[in-house]
Amino acid sequence: MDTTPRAIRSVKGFADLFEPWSALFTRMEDTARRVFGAYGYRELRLPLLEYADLFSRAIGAETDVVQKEMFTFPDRGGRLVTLRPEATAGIMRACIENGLCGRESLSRIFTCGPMFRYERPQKGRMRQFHQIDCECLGLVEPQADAEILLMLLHFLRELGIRDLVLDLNTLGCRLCRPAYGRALTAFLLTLSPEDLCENCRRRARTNPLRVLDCKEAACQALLRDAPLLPDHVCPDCADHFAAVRALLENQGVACNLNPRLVRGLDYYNRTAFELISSAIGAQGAVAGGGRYDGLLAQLGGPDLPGIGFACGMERLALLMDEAGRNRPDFFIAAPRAAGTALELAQVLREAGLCGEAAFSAGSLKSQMRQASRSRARFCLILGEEELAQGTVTIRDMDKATQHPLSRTDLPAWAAERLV
RNA sequence: GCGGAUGUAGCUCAGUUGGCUAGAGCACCUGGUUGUGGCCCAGGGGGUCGUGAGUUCAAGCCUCAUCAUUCGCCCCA
Repeated sequence: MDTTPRAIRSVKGFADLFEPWSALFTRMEDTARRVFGAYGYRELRLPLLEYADLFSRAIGAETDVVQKEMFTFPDRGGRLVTLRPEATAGIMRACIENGLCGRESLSRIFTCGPMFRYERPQKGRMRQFHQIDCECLGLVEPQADAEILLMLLHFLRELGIRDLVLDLNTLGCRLCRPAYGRALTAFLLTLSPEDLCENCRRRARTNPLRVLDCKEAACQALLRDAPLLPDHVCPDCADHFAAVRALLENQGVACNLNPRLVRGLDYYNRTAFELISSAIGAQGAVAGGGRYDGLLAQLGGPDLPGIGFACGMERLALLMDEAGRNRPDFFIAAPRAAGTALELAQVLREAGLCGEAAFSAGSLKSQMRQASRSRARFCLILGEEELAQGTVTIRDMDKATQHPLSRTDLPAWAAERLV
């Protein structure tokens, strides 16, 4: 009987993010704090776990996310809790609970961290994934829509990400969308069901709006004359949409008016947008968001409007250049003097340099190889002679020159390197 | 939830119609040379071929199952 323990593995869809991922994530978060901070956004750190009904109420009980993608389970007290599948609902809850959205106040908030959805993993889609999320509460004005989009584009520019397409649409409001839904359904009934693809036949009943963005060429041909949202929204929504477009155009933002853009979360209305990359596989939506007037009230808060977006950090990372790793200042090779190597390394670090010392047994040659691999600028050599004389040999790894140095002079040497 | 592909060394992969001790490159270790690292040379360690069963004289290769990974669909960031 084999008693060898099997190696334990990570949970499916949950990834370990080593470098370069971790470094790219840090850069994204730092950039977010700086750029969003310039627009008045404050950071909020949210819990990962919420009561399950927050999401069914906010996202919509009929959505795919709520129906089949949430990690929901009873806690030890028997209450249903959910690992958050998105951030907006939690931000709304936090603002209401802490009185941050009083009638006259305006809140601009961002957060970042892991989200959880039980989906089949593929490129650009993990079960634990990470988002940066911004929400602006309290402004109905189209300037708010334009500003948050400008901020998002600013942020991406700072990360060096270009060549994204901005899709823009209006989804109407709670007053005009039902009428549009009826018009679309009526149109779909005029088509013969056999001509639509299997997915669309189902969607025509369950979620007619979704039929609009089917990728099948045959379906798209049939839908050429379908009623479209921008032509059917109420005058208020139409004015709002026109104003947003004009503001973006004034700022030189090119966008692709996509009357078939629909979003899968029920709380969106009016402005909806997506930023899409064609360079990272099938899951090309890098950021998405829109307006959600009415959501706060629906969750028991004040009747304030809101607009926000989320961007997927893994997907952004796929578009970023890997940051070159910082080159260490030193490496200490000390084949028979690990203890001294440790001491000297501490001296150098406290003087402000970075680097490492070889502790493991190994020939000078193999430790020099390590020094070379570490890409350190200088190798400090502690061989037999140096140990006997209380010195250290400092070798410039690029120029292949070296000179001896008294150990007591190390702090001064380190200080020179800092300049 | 549905479909396709793939699991052979730490990594990237070869492995012909099943046939002796399973290979390469890179990486790693030891040594030589270089004034103590990079280049070069010599040597070396490391794989129960994802797992389990079946067919066969013989399975890395064929069959079935199972697990895992991956790319798509769906949906979303």
